[in-house]
Amino acid sequence: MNDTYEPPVLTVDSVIFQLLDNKLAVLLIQRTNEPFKDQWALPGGYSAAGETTREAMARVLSAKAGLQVKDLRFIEQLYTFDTVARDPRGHAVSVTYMGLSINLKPLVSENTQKPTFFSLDKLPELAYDHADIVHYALERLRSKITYTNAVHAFLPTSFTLTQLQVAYEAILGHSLDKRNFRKKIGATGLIKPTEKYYQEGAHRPARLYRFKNQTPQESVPIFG
Amino acid sequence: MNDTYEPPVLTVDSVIFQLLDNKLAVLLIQRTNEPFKDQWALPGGYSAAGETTREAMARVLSAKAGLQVKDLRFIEQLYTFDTVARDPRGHAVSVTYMGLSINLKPLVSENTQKPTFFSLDKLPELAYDHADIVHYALERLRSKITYTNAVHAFLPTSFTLTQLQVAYEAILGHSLDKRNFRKKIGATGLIKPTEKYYQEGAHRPARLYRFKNQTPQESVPIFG
DNA sequence: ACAAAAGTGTTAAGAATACACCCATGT
DNA sequence: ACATGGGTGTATTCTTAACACTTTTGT
Repeated sequence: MNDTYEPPVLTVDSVIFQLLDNKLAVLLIQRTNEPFKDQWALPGGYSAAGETTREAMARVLSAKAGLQVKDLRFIEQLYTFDTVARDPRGHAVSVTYMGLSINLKPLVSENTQKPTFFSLDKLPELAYDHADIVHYALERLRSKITYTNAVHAFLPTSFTLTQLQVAYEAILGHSLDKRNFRKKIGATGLIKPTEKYYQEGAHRPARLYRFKNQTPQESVPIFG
Repeated sequence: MNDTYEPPVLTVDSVIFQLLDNKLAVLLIQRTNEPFKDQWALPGGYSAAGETTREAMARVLSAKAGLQVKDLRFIEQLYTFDTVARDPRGHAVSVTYMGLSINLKPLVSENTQKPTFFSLDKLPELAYDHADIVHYALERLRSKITYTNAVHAFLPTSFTLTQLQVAYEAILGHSLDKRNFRKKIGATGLIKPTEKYYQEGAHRPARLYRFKNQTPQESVPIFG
């Protein structure tokens, strides 16, 4: 390495998913500056020397969306994009992350950039190559929930089997057979029944279940 | 973004695999500078502004190992590591790539850094967190060959079914049943028979096959 | 004729799919 | 009593896994 070394600009972009109204939704902010001024985009920003890209992601999420990274129940690095010229000053490299959680309430104020969760089937046009990044994240998520306990991030600590199935269906984008679903989810050993029931409406109460682990766990493949 | 922005140091590291002597082997170089002077490491180096990380990878491979990236038959980005302090000057971010090919001959000269292919079961101690990176790459490779045509990168354009099976076994690290292997590989539709045979030794000649596509293709999962 | 690798099919077990009725509750 | 979502089992098809002998060639 010589003394004239100039590193490229490094940025981070986050794809934050949660379920809203039984649909998968992604967090977007509205840009306040050029390029793509006023367009919707993933929350992202610069990563500086002396912080990890995860730390940069935390800082950016807090600044642009008023969300704390500690409220995310699953975080995973996705991919590093470096083909798009995102900054007029030249070549930029963007490390992307996927975050999953429940009950996220982005803070809309004059300090943030109109952070809003959009249902995946009603996405606005996105800045940069962010539509590609969302697509990539969705593929990863779909694949991830078929061999890990990653859905746990979308559900309360205890939940009914119907809630769990609805979560899978929202993410996978198609419906599942109730009996086969219960058979397979039981076979994974990822969840356990509790002694509690959830009563709502004029019908039989539903047994509540929990995930045995909140930390990432592998399992046998489930649900094509 | 303000004027005091300082990007972190950006590096690339490559995990280059090929089969040698029916075993999976990885390319290492011997470091000539501190830190980890004289230790074996993955070929890596700085990525500068104005080049993509792929271009940086090509430059570094050529400089340190005398290999041309156009001779790689499969390249894929793996993961971006940014937790290891690899440079005394501070925090560094490393984008890693996996490359696969056949008949790679690294150039050992005074300009390169003793580039050598090591069988995976005889790896020396590696600098930095490079053992982790190799392990990560191996997992990715094992998974990749079970649902894509990625093995094609390790084989000549036409090959026998036994050669193909030996390649799978070398990568997966365990042996496979010959009849079941042929049944499954046939079912993927990834390969097609040619009219040629390969004669070697005092036994029945083996039919030669080709991959239908050299470009990345998905298929049904094969070979646990 | 023998040695050496190529080639080929069947059976059994397990996994995936399709499918319909009874249960517990509130009104 | 009825409406609503919760809960359960079986039969069929498909997939996987285990396993051994015949074929073609060179010497």
